[in-house]
Amino acid sequence: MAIRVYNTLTRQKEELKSDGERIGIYVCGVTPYSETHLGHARPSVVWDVIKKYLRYRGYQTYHVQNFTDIDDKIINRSQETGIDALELAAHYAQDYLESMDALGVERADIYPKVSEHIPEIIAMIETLVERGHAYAVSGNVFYDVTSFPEYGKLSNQKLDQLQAGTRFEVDPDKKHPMDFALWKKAKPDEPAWDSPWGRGRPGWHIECSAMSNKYLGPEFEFHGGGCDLIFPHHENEIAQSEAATGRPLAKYWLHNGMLNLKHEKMSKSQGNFITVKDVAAKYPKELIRFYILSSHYRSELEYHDQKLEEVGRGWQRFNDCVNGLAKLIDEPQGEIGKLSGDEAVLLDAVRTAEAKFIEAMNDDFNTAMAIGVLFELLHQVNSYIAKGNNSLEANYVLHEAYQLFSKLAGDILGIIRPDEVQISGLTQPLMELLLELRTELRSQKQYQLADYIRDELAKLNIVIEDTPNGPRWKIRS
RNA sequence: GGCGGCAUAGCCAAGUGGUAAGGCAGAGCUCUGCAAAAGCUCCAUUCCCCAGUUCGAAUCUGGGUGCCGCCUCCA
Repeated sequence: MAIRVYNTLTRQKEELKSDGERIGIYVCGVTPYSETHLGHARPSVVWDVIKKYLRYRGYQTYHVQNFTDIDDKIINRSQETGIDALELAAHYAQDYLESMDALGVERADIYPKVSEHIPEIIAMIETLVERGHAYAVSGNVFYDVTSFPEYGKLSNQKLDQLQAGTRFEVDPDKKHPMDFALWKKAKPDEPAWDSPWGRGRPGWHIECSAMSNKYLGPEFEFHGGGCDLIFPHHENEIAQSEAATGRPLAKYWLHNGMLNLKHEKMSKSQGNFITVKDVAAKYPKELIRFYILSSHYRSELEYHDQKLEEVGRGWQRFNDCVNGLAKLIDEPQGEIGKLSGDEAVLLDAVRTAEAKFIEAMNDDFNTAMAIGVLFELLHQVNSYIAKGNNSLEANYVLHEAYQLFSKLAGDILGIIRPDEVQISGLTQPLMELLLELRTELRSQKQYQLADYIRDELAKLNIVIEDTPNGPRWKIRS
C-alpha cells in the first residue's frame, strides 16, 4: 500500500512517488539567535519519525536542514550583546543540536549554513537577474514578483489581495510592494560580503533556494517546516528556485501545526516559550516524543505544565508492558510448530497490529492513530500475560510481540524508555536472587522483612510488584 | 480586507458517506498478607449551531458562531 501525504501545494492527499531510490528531504531549520524552544521540537521530532518510517518501508533518505545564520534578528541581538553575529549564531545552532540530541532526534545528513554558501547564493541571484526575475537598485537586489505568474500558488494568495506595507514601510525602490530582497546592501557594522552589487548580505529566503539546490538538486521529494513558513518564506522559495531552474522545486510540501502555549503560538519574538532543555531536564525524552506524536502533525498542539504529567500515565503503562516483556522472555529456541489457541490468537494480533500501524502511518503519517494501534496490542499482550502461560510457544509469541514493540514504538517512534540498569549483566541475576529471598520470607509470613526489602529498593527507584505469576521488578522513570 | 486551519465525552485525541479508535480521569469487580501492577465490566443514540444533499453525514454543500495561524521575524 502506498504512502499518502497531504500536500500544501495541492491542498489534498497524494500518493508518494519517488523517481530514485533516495527520498530528498529539505526541512527549514531555525534562525539561531536564542534558545531552542519546544515549538522547534515539533517539526524535528515529526521529521525524525517520518525519516525512520520511510527507511523501515525500504526507502533511503537524504535530509538537509539549514541554519539561517545571517539574519536581521541575529544582527540585532549581536548589536545588543556585543557578541559577533556569526559567533552568536554558532552558539545557538549548537544549542539547537544539543536540544535535538536531548530528544533523541537523529541528526540530519547535513546542516548547511548561509554564511558558508555566499557564492552559491550570489550565483543564483545572478541567474535570476539574467532571466529578468530580479533587479538591482542602489546596492539592493529585489525579486520581481510580477515576473513569476505562479506567485502565490502555495499560499493561495493573489498579489493584489496581500496587504503589503500595513505594518512596515515599503522600500520606495521596489517596483511592486510585494517584491522582496534577495541581496541587502550592507549597513555599517553589519556582517557583509562582496558581490556584483557591492558589499552586502543575502536576504531571507534565498539561502534555502540556493542550498536545497546544491544538496538535493533542482527537484526533490519533501519540503517541510512549520505552517507559519508557508507565506512568505516558502512561497518566495518557490518563486526563486522555479524561476532560476525552470523546474518545480519540491513534489510535496508538508507543514506542521503550531505548538501553543496558553492558546497562543509559542514563539521567540513573543517571549512565550519554554525551552527544550528545560523540559528535557524534567521529563524523559521518550515521554516528550510521545506527547508530540499523540496528535497529528498538522494539528495545533497545546502545551501546559500539567500536560506531560497527564499523558505520562498512559506512557508509563505502555513502557511497563514493553520493559516487562523484555525481562519475561528468553531467546526463542527449539522448533515451534503450528500454534493454536491463545498463542495463535496473540500471534495474529501481533501481525494485525503491524499491518494497522503501517496503514496509519501510510495515511499522512498519522502517529496518533499508530499509537492507538499499539495500545490495542498492549491490551491483548497484557491480557495474555495475565493468564500466566510460560510454555515454549508462549515465549515465542511474546518474543514476537516484544520485537514488534521494539521496532515500531522503539526504533521508529522513539517512545520506549528501556530500563538501563538491565544493561549490566549482573543486575538481573542479583535482582532475581533478592526476589527469591523475599518470596521465601513471604512464604514464611515474615512480612516485615519482606516489606523492608521492598521499601529499601523503592528508595533506589526499583519497584517490586507481586503478581499472580510471581514477583516482578522495574525501574521507576 | 485577503488566505488557511480547527471545533468529537470531564480532559487529550483518531475518524473525509455506512452508523463514534485509543489514552487519561471516574465507577464496580477479580487477584492479593499489605502495596503495586494487571485483567474483566461500565463510562458520547452522538460529533459547535441552523438549513440542505443523500436510503444513509461527525464526515459533502450553504449560512452562522467561536478559536488559532499567515499576509512583519517566526518551526
